Amino acid sequence: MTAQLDQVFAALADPTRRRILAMLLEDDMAVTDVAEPFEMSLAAISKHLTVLTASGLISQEKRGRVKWCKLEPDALREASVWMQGFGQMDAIDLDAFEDFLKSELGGTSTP
Amino acid sequence: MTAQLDQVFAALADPTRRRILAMLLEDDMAVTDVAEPFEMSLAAISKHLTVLTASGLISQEKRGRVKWCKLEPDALREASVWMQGFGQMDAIDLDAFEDFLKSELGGTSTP
DNA sequence: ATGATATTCAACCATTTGGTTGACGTTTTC
DNA sequence: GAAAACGTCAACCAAATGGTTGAATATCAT
Repeated sequence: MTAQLDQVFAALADPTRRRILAMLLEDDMAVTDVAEPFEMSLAAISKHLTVLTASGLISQEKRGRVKWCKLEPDALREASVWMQGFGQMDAIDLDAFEDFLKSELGGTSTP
Repeated sequence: MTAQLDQVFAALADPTRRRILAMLLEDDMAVTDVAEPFEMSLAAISKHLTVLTASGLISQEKRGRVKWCKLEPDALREASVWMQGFGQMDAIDLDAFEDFLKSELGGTSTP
């Protein structure tokens, strides 16, 4: 419970890991490809991926000799929910939400 | 910029600090009072408060001999915005938002 | 079988983190 | 002015973090 939050926030606290998450947002990637744009060893990236996996923010699946990394955005939910406890309703970008909501509320939600 | 995000997420990664934030959500508090429910030294809490202040999540103001700690929920905004980049639109608790939005869209937003 | 590719493991290192204790500077109260 | 309350500072410590290199493992291609 609280330990999961610890891990998620700790994982997000590192800029390299956030950058990795941003990359995975576009597509699933192999470890080597994740490492490519960074100026650090493959082993270092491998460790970062371990941290991300432990936090639940990504998952890894080995197919053949390549291990695929996949974003798991659901893991952010817990963190988001925690943040919502802080009256940061208004901390959320309402402009961005407006669009989303107009389509959402007029959409598939309730008949 | 990215360093600020680092600090906010790192600050949130510690359960003691999250508990402190939750306490401050209810009311501003003096350092001694913040420390009271914890089973650790005042100095340790003082350090946690320094971390929280550096991250911008709280502010501290000394009046007389007592230093008041105040929640600064705006500091969460940057973190929230970052999270929004992750298509976690749907990671946000929509039930909670529905209520909020119904009043918001029918409210003061655009004439 | 050989060799190249993909990834991790192990040992190591420097720095940061979270905690302790005891002394110290301020402000208030008696 | 002396004593008490509020909070930080300094020195220390153990453990965790983020990185390195070199060897090891597993898979694929020739």
